[in-house]
Amino acid sequence: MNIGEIARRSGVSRSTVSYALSGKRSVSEATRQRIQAVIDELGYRPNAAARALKEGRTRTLGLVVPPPRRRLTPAQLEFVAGVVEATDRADLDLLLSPSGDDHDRSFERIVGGRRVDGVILMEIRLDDTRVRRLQGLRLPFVTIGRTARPQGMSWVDVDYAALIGRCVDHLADLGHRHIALVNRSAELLASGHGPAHRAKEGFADAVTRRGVEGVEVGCADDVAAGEACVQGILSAHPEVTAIATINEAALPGVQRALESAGLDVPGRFSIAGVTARHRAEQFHPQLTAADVPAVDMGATAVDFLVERITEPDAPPRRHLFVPPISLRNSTGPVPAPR
Amino acid sequence: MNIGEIARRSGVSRSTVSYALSGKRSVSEATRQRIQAVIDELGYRPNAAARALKEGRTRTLGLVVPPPRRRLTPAQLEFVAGVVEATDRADLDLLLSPSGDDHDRSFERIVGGRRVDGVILMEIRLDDTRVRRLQGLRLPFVTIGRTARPQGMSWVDVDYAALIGRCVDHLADLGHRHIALVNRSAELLASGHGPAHRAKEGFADAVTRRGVEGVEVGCADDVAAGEACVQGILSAHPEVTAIATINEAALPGVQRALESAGLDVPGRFSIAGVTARHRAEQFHPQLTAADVPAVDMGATAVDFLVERITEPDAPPRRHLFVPPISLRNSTGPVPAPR
DNA sequence: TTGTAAGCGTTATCAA
DNA sequence: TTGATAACGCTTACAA
Repeated sequence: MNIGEIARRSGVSRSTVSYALSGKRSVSEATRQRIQAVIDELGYRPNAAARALKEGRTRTLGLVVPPPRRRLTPAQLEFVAGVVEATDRADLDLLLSPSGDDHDRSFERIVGGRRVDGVILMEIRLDDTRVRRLQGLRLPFVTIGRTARPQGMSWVDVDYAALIGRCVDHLADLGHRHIALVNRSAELLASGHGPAHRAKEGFADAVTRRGVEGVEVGCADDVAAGEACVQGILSAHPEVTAIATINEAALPGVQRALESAGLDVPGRFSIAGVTARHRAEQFHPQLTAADVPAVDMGATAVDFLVERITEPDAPPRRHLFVPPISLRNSTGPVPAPR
Repeated sequence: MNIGEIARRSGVSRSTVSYALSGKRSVSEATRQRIQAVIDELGYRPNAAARALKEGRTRTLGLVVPPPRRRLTPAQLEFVAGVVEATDRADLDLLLSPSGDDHDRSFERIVGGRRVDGVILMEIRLDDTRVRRLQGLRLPFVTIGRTARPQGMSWVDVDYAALIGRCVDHLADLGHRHIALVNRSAELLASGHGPAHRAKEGFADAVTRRGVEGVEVGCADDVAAGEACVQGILSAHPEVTAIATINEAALPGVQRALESAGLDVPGRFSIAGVTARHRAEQFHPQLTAADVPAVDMGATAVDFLVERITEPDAPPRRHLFVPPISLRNSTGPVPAPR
């Protein structure tokens, strides 16, 4: 079933069928209807590969996701959801590439084989080899998160530094003088993970600015690590009365550790963070947090990417999201010292 | 950058380059190395669209997912993860199509435009229009879940009827005589949702077989519905001492309702279900449940699909998973009547 | 208003 | 061992 067959059965040339479909040339109403009838009868749809070959574009976007072996965080899931929806709204298709490190086969296939018109990258390192590869190929791309030198690229990101600063401000305003930062893991930090670095910096700045004591601890992205991490803080730094965190995956463990230590939240201990709304609401009690607008961010990334594809010479676009902190029930005044 | 350019620079014909790459014809070691050097230098990769056009296959699978507007359940997420990983292992690409209902634009693009060599469908209805469309197109597909008449098709599924039966058995063995089934929503049931139907049937069978009282209630896929649903059961049927459920998304609400009713689990109330392991372990106390092996199921679906693509005449494959019930801490002997 | 034909980048057949 | 060439299905410039 191809365009030639449709042409034959409608008694016209292939170009007329093509033009009837695209509307790029006027076709008499009579023949247009005849062609349409044949198309409907046979259920014809143009072959995407042939069209891509001829037009030099695939009408497809690529989304590079972290390998799903290790469960994605709620915010990551919402990035994906936002990208999926926005791509669909733009009538484009979406190719998924699970690629953690560089030189991933699937990444190379998609990107080198020109299977997509542009790529959305998430989980960006401060120095990211995939970014450099894409720049070398001159393939349009947008990052969710940003490198250390994001000039000249299109990206969306959350201002982790500012948000962690606001968490510290909020806690300090409530009288807390000893605050711990539960960051992402030390490995991630060492590998140049942007949010981990920027949270660390924002925390250090805020702590000096407010003249309070800060402890920063790394924590892997899982429940057990969260529990162990908080236990560690409580025993090594018993003076700490509040936590600020960007580690979504650890939150259930954090909660568990606080519960088993018998520390009532927010009566005896406070916690504030940066996380997807869903996670904040699942926390017990509900978590005071800056809600990462991840669905919006995914959709915005798609918008930016479409713009880079259709107008390669337009200046790059960027958006740094700074969502407000939603006051919920996990923060309260510092308890009177015993 | 195309094969002609590589040929020119290597001083050979395009066919020689093609054969050097595919190995389908012997090429002298000397020229092979010369060609490879040029390829490496220029970073050439064959254009996927041209290859797809010529070969008549895309090396791409399609995965039709429920629109992510409404958060996917843990089991659905694990299906996707399993499919993503297995597709990657098979060196194939994966095109994502968010399509709930029929006549979805993205579904039609992927399937009608022959963008994929085969399709994996999830959230199957007992009578599913997408399945019929795929059969009409003679496009290979595999379903996660199955229709009312799954003969002649390849599928993987979980035996919800049997598993809910086992939950009832387990609860009845513990002395419970009044058991409620928290099913998926009435709308889903009405629309012919397989698991909802099969859970309902399995529950009805088991309840008669064991001579206990059964109450079946529909419940939407969210926390609030779960809470309301359990409150309804407790007030309308105060004699109920145990719940069996397949509704993952409602579980946090179920837990909340039980807690606020002051019903200790498993001391005063028991609950068993069918859900992803992750969800079972998140429940408090950890949930006695048949753990849906969703990652395996996704991977198996990919295996079946690849087989249907490469050997269209081989008999269809199917696998009905019946995972054992993992005894955790949410079920106990029926409490003595007050 | 419509038709003819070139060309997109591959692979594979037929010749040499 | 290698090269020339047709063909995959489409879009579009050029003719009529």
